[in-house]
Amino acid sequence: MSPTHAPAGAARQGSLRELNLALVLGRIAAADRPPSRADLATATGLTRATVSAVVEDLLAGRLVDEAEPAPRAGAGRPARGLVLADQGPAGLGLEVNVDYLTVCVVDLAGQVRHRTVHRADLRPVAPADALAHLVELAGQARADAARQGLTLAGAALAVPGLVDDAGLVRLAPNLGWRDVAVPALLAEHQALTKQVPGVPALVVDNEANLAALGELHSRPPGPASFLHISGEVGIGAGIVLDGALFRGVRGWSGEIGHLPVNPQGRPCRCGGRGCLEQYAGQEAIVAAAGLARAELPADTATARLAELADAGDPGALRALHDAGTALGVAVATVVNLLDLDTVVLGGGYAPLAPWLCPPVLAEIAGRVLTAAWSPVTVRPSTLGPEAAAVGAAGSVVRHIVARPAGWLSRPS
Amino acid sequence: MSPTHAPAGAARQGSLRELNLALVLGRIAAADRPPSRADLATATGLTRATVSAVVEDLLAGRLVDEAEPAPRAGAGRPARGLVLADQGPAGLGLEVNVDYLTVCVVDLAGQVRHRTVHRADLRPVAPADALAHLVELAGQARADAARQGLTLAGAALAVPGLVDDAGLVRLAPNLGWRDVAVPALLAEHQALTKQVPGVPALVVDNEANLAALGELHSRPPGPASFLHISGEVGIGAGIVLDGALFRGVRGWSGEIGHLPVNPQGRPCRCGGRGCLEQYAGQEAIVAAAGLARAELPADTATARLAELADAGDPGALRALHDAGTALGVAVATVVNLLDLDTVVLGGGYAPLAPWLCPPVLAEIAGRVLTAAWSPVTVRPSTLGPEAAAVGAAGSVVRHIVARPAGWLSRPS
DNA sequence: GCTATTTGTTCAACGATTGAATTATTTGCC
DNA sequence: GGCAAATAATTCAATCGTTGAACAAATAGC
Repeated sequence: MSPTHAPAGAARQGSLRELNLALVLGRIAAADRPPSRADLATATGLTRATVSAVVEDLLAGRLVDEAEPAPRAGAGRPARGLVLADQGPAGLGLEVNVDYLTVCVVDLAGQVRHRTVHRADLRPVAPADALAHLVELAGQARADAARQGLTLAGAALAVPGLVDDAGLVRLAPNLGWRDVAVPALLAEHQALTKQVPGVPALVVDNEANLAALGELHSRPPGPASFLHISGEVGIGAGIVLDGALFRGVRGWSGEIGHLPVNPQGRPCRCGGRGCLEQYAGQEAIVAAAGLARAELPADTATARLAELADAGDPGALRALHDAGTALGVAVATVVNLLDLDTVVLGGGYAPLAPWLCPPVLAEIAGRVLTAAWSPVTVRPSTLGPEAAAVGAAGSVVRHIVARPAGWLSRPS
Repeated sequence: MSPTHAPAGAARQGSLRELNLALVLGRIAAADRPPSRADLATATGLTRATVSAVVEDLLAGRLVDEAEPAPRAGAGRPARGLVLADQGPAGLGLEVNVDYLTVCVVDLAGQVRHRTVHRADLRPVAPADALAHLVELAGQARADAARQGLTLAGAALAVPGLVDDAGLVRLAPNLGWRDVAVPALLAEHQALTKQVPGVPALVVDNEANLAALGELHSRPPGPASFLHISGEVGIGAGIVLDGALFRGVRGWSGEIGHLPVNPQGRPCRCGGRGCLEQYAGQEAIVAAAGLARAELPADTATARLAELADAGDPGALRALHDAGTALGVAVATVVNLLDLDTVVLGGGYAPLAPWLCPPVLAEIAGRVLTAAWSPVTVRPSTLGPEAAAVGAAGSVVRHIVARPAGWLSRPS
């Protein structure tokens, strides 16, 4: 109850307007119907006069539009609904993963306005070439966005690995990347890296983190605190606490793939023993189900597994049950530690959720002391496999919605 | 980097002053020498005029005093140093644990101004009687505080168990408490429960959480994010993230004692198997070292262990090494998950740290993927065994320092 | 066509910060 | 001892943003 909550900086007069711009815009973004100025006044506690002034700024800055077909009321002057501009700034989301490249554009309201998925095995491709291909796709996305009246304000890139503050990919084991300086490789592509005032520079982040952000901002909005597990070739987790992604001291939180599920178990290439990845990683499940990995392109492995399980194949069912149990041990650990009430299975786990959830819930019931008093929900992700790219793009527009003053005050 | 950070409420004009009061007071609290108004102006970015006005409010509210012996400078009018008032509001910290009761008083600056420890086995004592005894000690503490010119503004109680928002102790296994409604039992003691404006009502919280808060606010200040492990009869952890205690969705985070260290291992009374408590709990260590529990009062068990280990007793050394290894597995899990760079061993672990740290560090090195790039520090707590009570009292005064406007505007 | 009702805007007043000018107090130097 | 330089703190008019009340706009119901 007592977060020290050190005020970041001096509160000057302009801070008031900054705060209220964010407050009002946030309300508009969160509302499910276009609110009127009067609605906003009662919702925020501000005066109608203040709300009018703030909304005027937002309209002038093209972050908000007035919805022409006024929502009907009983009597009195009809209200004019306010909605997030659909011609305003948008975010560009990029993802490099083991077997695909994704580019997408998300507008202020969180709608996906453009999406490209390019399937290819990226492991044999040099990082620079992969990024060059991504830049090409981004160019098409930019053109498509412009056609729709959108301005790309910033971009974020999701990578299945550990990224430091400077955008250096320290290690992406399943992709075979090590110490790849993404910003340097993209330096020549001004369109991606040029610094726009009011928006963070090109953000490079872990795929699992950005997928969790995507889930957080999906409609209907997820809970304020949850664990999002991305079951790709590796297993990563994004931790959302109180509506904010928790990145850890260096940005490397969520390395759930190497939680010890069985400390004396199989050795893992990370150096530990009995890591979760050895029991619930995609390759481990596929192998346990008796499918030869060679005959299956990575992107169809989970689909094939789901098919087999659906048909009642005992090998697949057993493999999924065992994987779910291992996953459940790890999830129980996290829930014990962080007291979360929601766990989202994303990435490759989403289609397998019907078979993974029961054993995960069983382990939680047996291992979590507090589960008796309040239940833990385990559910599949609502976003598709492009969750990370959508989350990346969404993080850009969310930044603008959370701090509209920065965007409004840009020179332009 | 994009915490949605929804502004709590409307920013009215008064909010400016509230924010700046907190900003300036926070600076005064964090400074290591009494800063002048001019120092504060440059440090905060506010004008000297504003700082003067803000400081005037703080002086009038008796939260801050001018330090008479002005700190010397080169030339020019001498500055008047500002310090937290040592006659102002103070916090009362209470703790009920398995084998002691503690009461302490902490002033605005975080100094412990009163301390009482009453050793007794509380397990056979009814909760109401234990609390009655605590209230008696609190009365003495209040009198002592008054003698020193301090006003007790609020109180917090640490309990070794799970506490819900309403102060109901759902389960304190090692104390034998279940569903103890602390606020109801204390209702007649107005002095503890009366609501003071600007200060939270009597807070009841987990002992491990409050001990972590104590460590966070100790001098020199701890890091902004760390894990604090309280190794009492049970094992609890307090998780501090970005300078704030993370309590979880229901306030039950940090249940590290039941992390599975060996999923197929010894059954635990929690229902799981191979829980950390079975390998690194105080009773487990004592038993492994070959000490009969019966002949040792609980509070001397760790001291005796440290003695034996110091003397080179092979049984004690092996027991501590094994416990440290189990603890290391759990700590590695947490570090992988949250990417923390500091782990503090508190409670009964503090005196055993010389023998526990090496195996803990070894497990971290082997199991934490990112340990190679940046090291994890494991160190004993700087506070004594009363960390939880001090943290409890400190949480009260911290609340005032973080939101001085509430305290200043109380009717008085 | 009139009234009640609700929305949105206008405007004087107020509170808080700002920046410059002013006052206060000491050191250093002649 | 006296004077200039330097630093600290306060005073005051100006400015910015919010407030509250009054006012204008637009609709439903009678």
